Amino acid sequence: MRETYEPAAVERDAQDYWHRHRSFEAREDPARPKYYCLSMLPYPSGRLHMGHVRNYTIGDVLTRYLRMQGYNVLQPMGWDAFGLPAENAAISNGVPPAKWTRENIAHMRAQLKSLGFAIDWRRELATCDPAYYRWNQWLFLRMRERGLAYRKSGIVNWDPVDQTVLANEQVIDGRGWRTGAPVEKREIPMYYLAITRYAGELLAALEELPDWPERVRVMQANWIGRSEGCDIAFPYAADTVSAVGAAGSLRVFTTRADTLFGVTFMAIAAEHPVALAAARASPKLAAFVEECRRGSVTEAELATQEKKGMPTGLHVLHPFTGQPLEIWVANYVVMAYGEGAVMGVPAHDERDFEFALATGLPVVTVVRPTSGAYEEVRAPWIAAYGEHGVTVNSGEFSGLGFRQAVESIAAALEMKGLGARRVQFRLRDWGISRQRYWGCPIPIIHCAACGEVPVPDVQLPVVLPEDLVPDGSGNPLARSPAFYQCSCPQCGRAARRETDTMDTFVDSSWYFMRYACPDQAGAMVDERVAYWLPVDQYIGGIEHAILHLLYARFWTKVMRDLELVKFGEPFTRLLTQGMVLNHIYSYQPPGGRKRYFNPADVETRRASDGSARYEVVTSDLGPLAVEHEGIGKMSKSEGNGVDPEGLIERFGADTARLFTMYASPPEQTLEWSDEGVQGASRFIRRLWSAVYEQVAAGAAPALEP
RNA sequence: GCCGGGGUGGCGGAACUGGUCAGACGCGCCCGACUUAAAAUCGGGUGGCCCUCGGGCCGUGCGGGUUCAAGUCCCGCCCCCGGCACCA
Repeated sequence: MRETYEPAAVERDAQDYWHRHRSFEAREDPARPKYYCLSMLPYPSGRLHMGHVRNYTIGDVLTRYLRMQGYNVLQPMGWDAFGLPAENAAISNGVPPAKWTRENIAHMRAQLKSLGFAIDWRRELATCDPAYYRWNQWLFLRMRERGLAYRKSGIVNWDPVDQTVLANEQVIDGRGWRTGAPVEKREIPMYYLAITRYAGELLAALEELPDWPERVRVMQANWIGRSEGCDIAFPYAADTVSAVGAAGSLRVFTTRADTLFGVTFMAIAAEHPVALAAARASPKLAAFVEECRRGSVTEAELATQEKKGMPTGLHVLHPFTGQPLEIWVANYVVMAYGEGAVMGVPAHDERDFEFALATGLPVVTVVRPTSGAYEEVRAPWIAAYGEHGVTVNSGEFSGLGFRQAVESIAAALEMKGLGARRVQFRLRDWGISRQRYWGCPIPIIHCAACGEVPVPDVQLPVVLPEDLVPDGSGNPLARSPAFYQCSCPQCGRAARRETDTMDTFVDSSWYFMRYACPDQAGAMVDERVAYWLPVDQYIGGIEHAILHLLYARFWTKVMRDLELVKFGEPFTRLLTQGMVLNHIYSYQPPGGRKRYFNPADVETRRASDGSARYEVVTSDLGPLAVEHEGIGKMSKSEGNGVDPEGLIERFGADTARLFTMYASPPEQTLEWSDEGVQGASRFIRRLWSAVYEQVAAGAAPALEP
């Protein structure tokens, strides 16, 4: 029997015991209340960081507490194993992403095990395993059968030098990360999932999630962005009819149909068909459309760029007055929202106002603007008529309040067949195609004769070859005949397999269901899912507040409608844990590049007045006085991370776990403190001393959790 | 730019739906006790400025406002963090 506390030995013994006794293996047991405690699965980046330790410790504490309360608790773990970092590692080291990923998983699994979490490791899964991702493919095909998955063109970042599609993250200041070449937009065919069909339900069901943080629900509601408005068709004038080659109308969506008589121009996106038609006739316009193609596709970039536009010389007719309105191509109009066209009402919309000012277009208003400030136009208007005002100079619709004006105008448009009231969502359909290697293959075959043909279910999974090495210039699958050469399942002739892979958010949209039945070879889910799901407590970072959580909610609703599961919301309670912070110390050599030093290497010297100096005693430059920059998120770039492995070796997992739990409430940021770690360590030591005393006195030690 | 969160002593952070006197609690610092000494521990003090030692004035990112009363409500702005649909 030991009499001094040696964390490594104690923890090894305990973990062995738990392993031998299968202490954390969860089995379906209708007699006991179940509890599904889930932490967001990690990306296998290589090493655990403190954020992981904190996340999983929170889940583990809850798991063990509820076990002791008599709940049948499931706490699983898995790996979000597809994604860009593996390709980046391949580019720099020449190692296949599969090898790199699996090695990382092995290392991180060992690190996680050393923390002694009450995880049922039998259920472990990695999203890059064909046994998992075949069901991504299977459900995709089911969605496609119902029109929930479809193909249309989408716009991506294009590196003209590497001839490759770039992720937004790979665009630095409008240039490709590897080539430095100015990024362009390019239109390519992609697969989409029709999440917008569920927009109304995704929004309404937020009300049924009282145990989600309010801010997450607000962010999701704003993201879905329901707005009530009106479709309005502006019939093409003769010039537009001849340019487009057919009669028709320019459709817009607006929430302010009441301002229809203040329209002074029409603005369309550069990718709009009318813009492309007009550009064919005008080299100047073609150049402008080309200019709009420069830069990345992110909303942040589109929203912050200077408003620019150019007239097409084409016109549409006002639906009531018949007055011609010129169509402009404008860089602030987004093709992806609404109809890719807006009616320009400078007096009632700040962006239209700025655009009109920049281009010299007229502003129809009661006040002549002189200063260029929108407030100058808006303020007297609101003062006179209130926020939404009263219609003036609007023909038969003059003198109406907002609601009444919209209703009357919409009714009149409907009579003319030129519009109707409609609900529009900001949410867009989910584009899942990625022109990348390390992801789940999209199970489609392109046949010259039959077109797009789904891979038959019996041929699933379409297995991703694991020996390719991406080099940064395009998708290696598209250069691998062994992968793309195939025969058409319908006509048997030679065909080409789709080489795009799925967005990794697909992988994480349902993994929590598969934990319930990881060994099920014949189906995506089975009756065990009905026992464990929905997840009772989900724990993860706030950075997933919108995309991951919204996609998982959508995917679950689709599975419900396919009668695969009976619930519509996957996560009953949500906890967003705070970040782990540490001090940031830097040294700025004269004329040199700023360097960061890890707080563990910094000594604090306090003067009698309480002021402090900070010093790195042993650096490669000798003793250095460093500057304290404050406290920030642990990050590689600021060199202020704490490696969990070293911490566990020195103090043991219990100290690491105790410190991360007691130093701050789970939702709040956690500030690293070596004194705090020492304190936690002392506490654990005292605890074990007491245990040893009991054992010495003849009591049996309790290792059952 | 848009959406969400935040900004309070040297530091982490309290303060219910506007209501005693902002700064609980903790850390740090200062003074004292114990000690040969130090650490540990215990007791006291600790927002800033001024002071005739009674107290006075200022103070919750900045500038306005509402109110008998504002950290809290309203208007405008600044800064930091997360997200903005191809990072995960």
